[in-house]
Amino acid sequence: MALKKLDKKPEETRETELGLSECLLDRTGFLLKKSALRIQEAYEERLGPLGLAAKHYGVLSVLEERGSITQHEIGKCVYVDRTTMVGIIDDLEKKGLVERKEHPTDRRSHAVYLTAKAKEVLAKAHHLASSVEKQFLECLSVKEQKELRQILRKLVVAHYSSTKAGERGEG
Amino acid sequence: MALKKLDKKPEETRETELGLSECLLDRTGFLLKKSALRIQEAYEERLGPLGLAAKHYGVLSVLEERGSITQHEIGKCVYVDRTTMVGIIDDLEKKGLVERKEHPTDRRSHAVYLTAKAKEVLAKAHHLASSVEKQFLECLSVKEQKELRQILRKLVVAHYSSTKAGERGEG
DNA sequence: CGATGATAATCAGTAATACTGATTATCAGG
DNA sequence: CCTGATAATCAGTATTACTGATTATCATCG
Repeated sequence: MALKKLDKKPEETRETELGLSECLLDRTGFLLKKSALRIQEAYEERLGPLGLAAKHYGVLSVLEERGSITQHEIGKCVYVDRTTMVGIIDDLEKKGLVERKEHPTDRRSHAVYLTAKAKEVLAKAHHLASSVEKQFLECLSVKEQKELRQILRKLVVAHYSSTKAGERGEG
Repeated sequence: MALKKLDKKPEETRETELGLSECLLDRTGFLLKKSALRIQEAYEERLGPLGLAAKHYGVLSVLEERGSITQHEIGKCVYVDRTTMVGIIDDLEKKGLVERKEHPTDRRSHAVYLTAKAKEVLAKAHHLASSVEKQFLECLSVKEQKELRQILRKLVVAHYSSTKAGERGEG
């Protein structure tokens, strides 16, 4: 806490006091990254006791929504690449939450199914996820929360559709 | 592209067609993470030719804004932990963009200074950063862009002030 | 029918990132 | 001067996801 500035005049002091940088707070990139990190942390923390990481929850949710689909399809939904999906499905299989069964029409593929146990776990996980988000967003008005979701959705849809997206996975 | 669903009826088809999952698109956590990843990619891509990664740009910006401060202080501004800062400052020093000088009052600390070269590079980098953001956000109205920034700022300030924040760095 | 090119899952190796913990030098307070 | 805290650093580790190669299978075309 010793020195603050060596050669700058002590003027503007807004959030800067908190150790935040005014110019970075104007960069959507910085803001997105930091808020994404924080909410993910909250997810990990709350889903942890259930034996799930956020990535597992994402995959289970997709399976619940779309029914049994292949690993490749799941990857496209959650934007995780094929090699990473192998590990995630391995994890979930070890936990007894999914099963790889043979695909009815394509023997190269695995049809991934949720187990009964997964359905129970998912119910709890959905609940936790909602509570994480509620808590994380509680500093916003309900209107802002809705706006945020809509705007982000627009961004994500725009940036994960055309392009090379769907081939890749980085998440 | 073979199977879509094995046991779900083919009804809802909105963004799902694009391989996106309806239920995840309702999770702010998922949306934040995916949009953060995409914009960071854009940053890396555009700053790359300048020899900078996004993390370097953040540090340089803070130094420009706050004047010479210690590594620890920089870390608190950009939320990067002390051990990681060592490497970032090493990088920047190698590139001739910053110098570690002795701190006027605390010999444990290093006072980190921008070089003249850094100031030139930063001018270009700011320009590129603005263009990255403009491009990334162009699918939104100007009003939405502003709302997004304000809302995110509120989130970041809320989640990086009290708490244990400032001790940590994950970004 | 048989060859060719594409696709699904997998594995091995690699790179990037950031953490924990220990170390050294230094500070601040009694 | 002794003690506890702090700044920077380093070594080791964990996480994460990538690239590229491999194997099995599919789909097409002649």
